[in-house]
Amino acid sequence: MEMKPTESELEILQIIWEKGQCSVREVHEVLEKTKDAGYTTTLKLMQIMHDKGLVERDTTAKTHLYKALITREQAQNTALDKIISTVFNGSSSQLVMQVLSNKQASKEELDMIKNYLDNLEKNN
Amino acid sequence: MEMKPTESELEILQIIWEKGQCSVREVHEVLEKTKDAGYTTTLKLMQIMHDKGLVERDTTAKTHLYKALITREQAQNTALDKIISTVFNGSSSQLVMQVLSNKQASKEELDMIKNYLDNLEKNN
DNA sequence: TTGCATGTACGAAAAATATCGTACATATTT
DNA sequence: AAATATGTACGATATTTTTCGTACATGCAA
Repeated sequence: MEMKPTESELEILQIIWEKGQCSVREVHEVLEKTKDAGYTTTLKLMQIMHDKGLVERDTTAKTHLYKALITREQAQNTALDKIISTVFNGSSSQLVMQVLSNKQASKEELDMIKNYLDNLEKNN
Repeated sequence: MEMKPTESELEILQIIWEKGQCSVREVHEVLEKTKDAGYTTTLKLMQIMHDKGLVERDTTAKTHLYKALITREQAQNTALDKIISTVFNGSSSQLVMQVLSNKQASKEELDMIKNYLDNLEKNN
């Protein structure tokens, strides 16, 4: 199947990834802070995600508990592929430089990235 | 106003950015290769983009010519902001490393990036 | 000048997403 | 036990995005 999450579904997945497992209410409480939609909206969205196979749930207790069925890494790669092809014209290194120049990283982060690069080259 | 382009609008912008300026037919011919939709669909989409202020057009000739009103860089940053917040949990350096590890860059690209990093640090 | 080919305009339908109301079940409090 | 709080189910509606059909204008070739 392998369906790609919509924008709202990603917001929800984000929260589930964070907590590992959670109820609709927990998700909704986080969502509420930044978004203005009712509880049943979140519920319905999560039910749809279940139908699509994006999450699984434990229904033994009254309050169902949801877990993600796709990893954050998978979603990251899907999202990256999309923007690399739609706005970066296929160039991933272009993307990297754009991020580095615009999303000011701290010195520590830059060093971490440099280390990372060195290791990459060593192993090739 | 500052409206953000939809998915289809981005596909079109991509083509316009590439050519600098173009007619609906030109856009449609490129689009057709990867997508299955009629000419009037592309036309309508470009008219909507015009209404939204994403493009401007020269209507002096019979065949109108379209130009982008937002730059590729703007769209890149909007797209980056979105995925950094929805799937990378706010961490841009995480994104960079993910790209570096998964979207295999050539040695030349890696060097280019390293240089870039060095310059960044020098100027800070 | 008739008849294509190539254009635009634009309303309306279709499809995809998101939101909500209401019904109903089960805990928990008073 | 009755009232209240909390939960799921799910159809209906709203909104957004995409697609298409049809009308109509104009350039160009036969």
